[in-house]
Amino acid sequence: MSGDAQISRLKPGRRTDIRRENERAILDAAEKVFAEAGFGGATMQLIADMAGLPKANLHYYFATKEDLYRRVVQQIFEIWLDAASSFDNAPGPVEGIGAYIDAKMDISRTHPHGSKVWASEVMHGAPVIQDYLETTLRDWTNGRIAVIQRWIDEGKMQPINPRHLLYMLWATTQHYADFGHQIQTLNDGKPLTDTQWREAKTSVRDMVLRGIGAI
Amino acid sequence: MSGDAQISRLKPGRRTDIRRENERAILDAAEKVFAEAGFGGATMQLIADMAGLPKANLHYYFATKEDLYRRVVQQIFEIWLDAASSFDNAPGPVEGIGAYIDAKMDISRTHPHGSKVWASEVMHGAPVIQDYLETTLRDWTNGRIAVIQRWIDEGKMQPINPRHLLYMLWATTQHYADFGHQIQTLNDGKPLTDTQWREAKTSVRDMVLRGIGAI
DNA sequence: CTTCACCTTGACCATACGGTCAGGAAACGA
DNA sequence: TCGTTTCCTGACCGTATGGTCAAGGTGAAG
Repeated sequence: MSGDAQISRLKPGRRTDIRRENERAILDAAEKVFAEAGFGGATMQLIADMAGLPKANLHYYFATKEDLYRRVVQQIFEIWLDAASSFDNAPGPVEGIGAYIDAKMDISRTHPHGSKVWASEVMHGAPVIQDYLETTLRDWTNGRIAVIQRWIDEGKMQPINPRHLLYMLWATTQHYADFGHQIQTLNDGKPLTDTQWREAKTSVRDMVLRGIGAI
Repeated sequence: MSGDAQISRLKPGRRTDIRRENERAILDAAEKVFAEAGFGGATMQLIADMAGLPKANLHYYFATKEDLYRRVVQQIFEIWLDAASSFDNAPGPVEGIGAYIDAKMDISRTHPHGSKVWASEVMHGAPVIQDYLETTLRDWTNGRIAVIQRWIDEGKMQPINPRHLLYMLWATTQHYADFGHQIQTLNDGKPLTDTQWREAKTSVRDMVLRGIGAI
C-alpha cells in the first residue's frame, strides 16, 4: 500500500518532478538575485548560474525575465496572505494583532528575499502587481479595517485610525527583512541571534499593543 | 548697492553658476530615475533626457553612473541627519521623539525619491554606503539609544528596548515614502491630501508615544 | 582682439544583455 | 524496439547601454 502510494506519487512524476524541481531551483535563485540586484540589475545569466542550469534552460521554463519575476512576486504575496489568517477569528486585538505581528516577523526572518522583491516592486510603482493592489490587497485591507473598527467599538482598544495601524504593522515587521543589512551592521555586523529575534518580536508586539491601548 | 550685491553674487559665478545649476538638474533627475527604476534599471540616457541635457554632458559633470548615484545617496542621508537634531535638547520623549516623527514624516513627503534610493541601496547590501552605516549611522544610533535609556531611567517612559524603538521609527516614517505608491492605491488612487498627511502624522505619533508609555 | 579655460555635443565603440534556435539526449508509452 | 514528447544546451543575434573622444562653442581676463 505504501508502495502503491509512493508509485502513484512518483509515477506520473519523473517528468513532472524534473519540471517541478527545476522550476523550484530557478525560482529560489531568482528570488535571491532579484532581491540583491533589483529587477534591472538582475541578469538571467546570474540566476542561471545560481540555479546550476544553463541560461537557455531558464527560457525553456520561463519565457521571459518578466514572467520569472512575476512568479517571484506572487509567491511572497501569497505567503503574506496566508499569514493574515492569524488575524481572523481572534477574540480581540491582543490575540489577533499579536499573532499577526508574530507571523509577519517570522516571515521577515524566513523569507527576507521575497520581502525585498516586493518592496522593490512597490517602490518602482508596482508595474507588475498593480492589479493585485487594487483588488486582493484592497479587499483584504478593508476587511481588517472593519475588524479593527469593531474592536474599537467594543472598547477593546483605543480609537486609533485602523488604516495607519496597518501601515505601521507592515512597515515595522517588513523592516526587519528589507533593512536587514542595516540592522545587521548596527548589530556589530552579525545576524540577529534567536534570542535577539525573540527580543525584536516582543519589543514590536509590546510597543504596538500598548500603543493601541490593548494592554 | 543692490546692484553691487547682485554682481558680487553673480560675478564669481557665471561659470560657477552653470556648473551648479547643471549639477543640480542632473542630481534631481537622477534621484527620480534611480528611485523609479533602481540603479540597474536606470539609464544615463533617461537621466539626461529628464535633466534636459545630452548624455555626454552628464559624463562631463559626473564621471560614471556610480559617482552620480553615490551623490544622490549621500544627499538623503544628510537630510536625515539634519532632521535628527529634533531629537536633541529635548526634555523628554514626548518632545524629542514627537519632533523626530514630525520631521521624518515631512521628509517622507518632500523627499520620497531620496528615501526610495536609500532603501534600495540598503536592500542591495549597501555596496556604496557601507562605511556610512558603520561609522556615522552607528555613532548616531548609539547616541540616541543613550538618550532614550536616560529617559527610561528617569521614568519618563516605559523600559522598552531603545534600539527596536528606533527601528520602528525609521520603518514607520519611511514607509510613507517607500510604499507611497501602495498607500496611494489604497487611498482610491489619489495622493494623500494635506489633511490626510496630518492624520497620518498624528496617528503615528500617538501610537508610538502611547506605545512607549510616554503619554 | 587674443588667449585660455571651461563647457557642449554628435558620433562612435566595446560590451553585456535578453532572447532565439536547431539539433541532440533522455524519458515515456505502446 | 520504435515513435513521440519532453527536456537540454552551445552557439548565435539584435539591441541597448555606459562610456569615450575630438571638434567646436562660449564667456571672461588681459
